[in-house]
Amino acid sequence: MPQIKTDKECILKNAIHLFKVHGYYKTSIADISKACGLVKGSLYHHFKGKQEIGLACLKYLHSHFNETVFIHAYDTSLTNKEQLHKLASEVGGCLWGNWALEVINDIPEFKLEIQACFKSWEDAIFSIIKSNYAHIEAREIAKKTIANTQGALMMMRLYDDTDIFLKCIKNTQDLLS
Amino acid sequence: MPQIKTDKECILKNAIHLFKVHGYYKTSIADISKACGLVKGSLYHHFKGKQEIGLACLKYLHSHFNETVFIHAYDTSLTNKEQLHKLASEVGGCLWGNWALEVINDIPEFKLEIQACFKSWEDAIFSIIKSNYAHIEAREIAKKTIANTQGALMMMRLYDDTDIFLKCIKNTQDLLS
Amino acid sequence: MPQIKTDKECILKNAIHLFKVHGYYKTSIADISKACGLVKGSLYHHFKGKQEIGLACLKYLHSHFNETVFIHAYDTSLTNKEQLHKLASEVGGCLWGNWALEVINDIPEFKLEIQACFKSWEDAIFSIIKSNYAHIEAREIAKKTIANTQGALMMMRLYDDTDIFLKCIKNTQDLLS
Amino acid sequence: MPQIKTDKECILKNAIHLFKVHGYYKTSIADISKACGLVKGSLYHHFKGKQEIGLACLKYLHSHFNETVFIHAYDTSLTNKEQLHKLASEVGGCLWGNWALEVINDIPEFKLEIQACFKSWEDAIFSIIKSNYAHIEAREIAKKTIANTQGALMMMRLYDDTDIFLKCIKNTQDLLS
DNA sequence: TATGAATGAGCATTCATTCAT
DNA sequence: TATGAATGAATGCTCATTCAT
Repeated sequence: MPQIKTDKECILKNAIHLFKVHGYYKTSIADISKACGLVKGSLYHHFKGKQEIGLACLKYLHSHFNETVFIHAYDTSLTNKEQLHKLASEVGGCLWGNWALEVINDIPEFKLEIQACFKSWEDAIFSIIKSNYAHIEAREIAKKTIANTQGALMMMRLYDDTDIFLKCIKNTQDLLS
Repeated sequence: MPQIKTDKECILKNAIHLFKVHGYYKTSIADISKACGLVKGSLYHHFKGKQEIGLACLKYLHSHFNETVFIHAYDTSLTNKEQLHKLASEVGGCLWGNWALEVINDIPEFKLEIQACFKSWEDAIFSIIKSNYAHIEAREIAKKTIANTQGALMMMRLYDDTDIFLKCIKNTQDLLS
Repeated sequence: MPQIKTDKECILKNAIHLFKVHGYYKTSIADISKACGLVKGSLYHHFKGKQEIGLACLKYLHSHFNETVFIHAYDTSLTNKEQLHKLASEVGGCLWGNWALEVINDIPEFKLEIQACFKSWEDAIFSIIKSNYAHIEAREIAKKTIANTQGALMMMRLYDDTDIFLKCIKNTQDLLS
Repeated sequence: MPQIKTDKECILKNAIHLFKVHGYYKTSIADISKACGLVKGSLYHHFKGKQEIGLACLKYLHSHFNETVFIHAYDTSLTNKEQLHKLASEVGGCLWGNWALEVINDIPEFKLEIQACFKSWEDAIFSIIKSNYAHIEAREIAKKTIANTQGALMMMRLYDDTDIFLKCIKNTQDLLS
């Protein structure tokens, strides 16, 4: 694996963490650089600018979730209930929701990528539950599940309490019972 | 009502609108002033600073929702179903969720006020449904309803589509059917 | 005269001096501010940005030359020779030539304004000599006179020697002898 | 001719072109490198820094003009008029004038080299016309010719019009008629 | 010789805040 | 109360230069 990829990945991981904690605007290039042990200007060897970093974070998270979470939905060695359980329990901590609301009206590229992330998520849920529901209903349930999960994540962060999120997961699992 | 109060209210209304569209950090004092037909420095005759404006917005919204929305929960001239319907259908457009995620780790005062807002909302729902559910269950349902609504609002903004929010309202109303 | 105009004029005078000595790119906003006894950011109360300052300098010089130098060309109390003498001897130190070459390919607005400056100059010379030459010839002579003067100013700066510029003035005056 | 010389020459040619179009400060090391198909840091194997590149450009142009243009002045197989014609018509596009004005007060080494360039040019003209004029007068005419040519080149660039430059060449040729 | 990551200084610009008028 | 000039810190970004590989 080339050095450059590791570096970019390191930057993205630090950036993602900072964006998650402080949001997009409150996280400065200097903050990200410092977290990487770099000087402000050095980041620009890896990314053209802040917006590119932000977009790269979203794409990184998207493919990361595709490869490590949503993939369970297509793992035929699991039962549908197991698939849904894995999906629900590993989806916490995504920052799409945050960004969805913070930059939604100012950076269209982010908006589109966030929509794409949610689409992958929705497709995964749909794939799991489609045999238990009518096509249209399954779609709507998938959408609603994501919305409910985002709401629960919001509350989890607001109250520093995982309880409501755990209950949400449980509700999701009940979709197949 | 004195002139000053109207001015403050005008400022808050403009600020709330801008915060809702662009978020807290992306909205500058200059933006708010301009929207009020004022000059940047003039805002400081009404508020000590940006943080005070932000907090005042939250408090303004809180009492506004208390007086015009949550109050329905205690209106004995309505049936429970009517109460719930009014509550659910008028709660759209609150910006607490946005702020919850954007400033949650940086401005504790905001966090507390946002929690207070949600508490009033929760109490209102609880009050409506408490006769239909066990005490603890009613609390949890109230919390979940708010979370789901926030998630639906997020999706509504992300997709510029009210559909999922309307479905969420419907689900809420079904709590009493 | 309002305070603001004096301020703007002061800034422009300082900026013009710095631009003349160090050129457009080598002169920073910080340099201009310091020369005005201001802090870097304060300049932005008076001008939107560096480019606006640059353009304002050109426009200021243009009207300044119009009012104090080119105007002699239309002063009927002077003979043509006197008009030409005044014009030629007071035109030194303009910085249009510098900018013409430095920013010509990068800032079109500057290019247009510089052309306008030269046009006013050309019109002034043309007005003075038009009775001594055929129309077309007078135009060409005016153009050539400006070009020669710019060349002489360049040499004056390069050699820190006014001699060649003085000789150029003399040549110009001979247009009417 | 060794590889290294070609490389240096290639770099200089690209640098000269960029300096001519965008000026010294607006042309970055990265721009020059990219034009050469190199990476920014690689240029430093050939030159110590930007200033050395700039000076090398001037020296390169100086010797280039010496060898291909000014040399005509000393070509005894040509008549004086032919010599002057060749000189005048091939001198376009030199960038000394640009730099003269842009860096004159900031980089003394450039100033000296530019003066040297003009001196070679002046000597060439002087050599051609010295038999037609008194010694001192010939010197002055040579100086003036260069100044006029620089002025004409400035106008040519400002108006994207070669007309005034062509007329200037014609005037120069008339020195010997 | 070539690369590309790293640096540190600098730049134009923004912004929340202050304050004299 | 309103203004608008001023401030100082911070922001995103550029650039010439260095250096290990």
